[in-house]
Amino acid sequence: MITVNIPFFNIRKIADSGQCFRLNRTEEKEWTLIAFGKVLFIRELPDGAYRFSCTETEFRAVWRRYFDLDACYDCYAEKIPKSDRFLTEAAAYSEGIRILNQDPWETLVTFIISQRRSIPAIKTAVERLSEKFGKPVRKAGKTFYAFPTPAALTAAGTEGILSCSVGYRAPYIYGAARMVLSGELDLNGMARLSDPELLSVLLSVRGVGIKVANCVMLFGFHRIDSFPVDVWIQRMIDLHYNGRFPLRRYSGFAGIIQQYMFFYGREKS
DNA sequence: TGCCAGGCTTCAC
DNA sequence: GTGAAGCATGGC
Repeated sequence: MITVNIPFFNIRKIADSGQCFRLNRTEEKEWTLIAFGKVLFIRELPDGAYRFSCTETEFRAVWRRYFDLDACYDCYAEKIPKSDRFLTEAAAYSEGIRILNQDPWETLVTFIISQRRSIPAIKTAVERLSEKFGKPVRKAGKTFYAFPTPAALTAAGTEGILSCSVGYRAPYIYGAARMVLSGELDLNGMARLSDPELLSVLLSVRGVGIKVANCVMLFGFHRIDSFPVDVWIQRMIDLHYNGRFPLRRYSGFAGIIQQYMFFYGREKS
């Protein structure tokens, strides 16, 4: 157990920001996260402090990067012109959200599942996949399940994957698992590609279009210039920018702006 | 019960 | 190159 005081960090907002599907509130002030085959309990304490159920070594080695704690998030909001009232409000409302460094494989599959589904439905499917094909992890007397590996999902086959309520996306997930297992899709090597190269490789996966590819870039490869446009973002752009968003103004960190728009837009609707 | 969900592929034209 | 149809299934 370690207690940390973290500025510009709000676990409630991160959990509800739609970028990850295995960070869930389990009590009034407690969240449970399953990532990288580990289980982490996060308790919110008074005055912006948090208690994490891990050693300091694990926190430094795994979670510090996962939660992007070395980045300066107050710097981003400063770059929004005050004349843009919508975005200024969105950024203020979203203070505490960080762009997570998630596992690229898990991000790829979960965002393939995300197409044309609500966030609760995505979470259900991800849990079913994990419970059925993921490795069990014991923590605090309970059993949790790691996200299944490409090998496990290849072994599961399209039929096995289909039994986890992923619908027509089952062959997409199976295909992606096979691509990774065969080495055709080298997720480790892809980390070295430029943004346009990475986008192009992701688009070569069947079932991955421009929106999902941008989500994988942003949430799985930490390419914070990626700007996924889904129905919510398009709605915000139509509503507040007459259909044309000044994307170039936020070059270099557009993904963070996108996340503020998504979170604020959804919570205020 | 019916509608919608962090879209993508396929097929006309 | 552009636009529209079709898609499986859970949650509200």
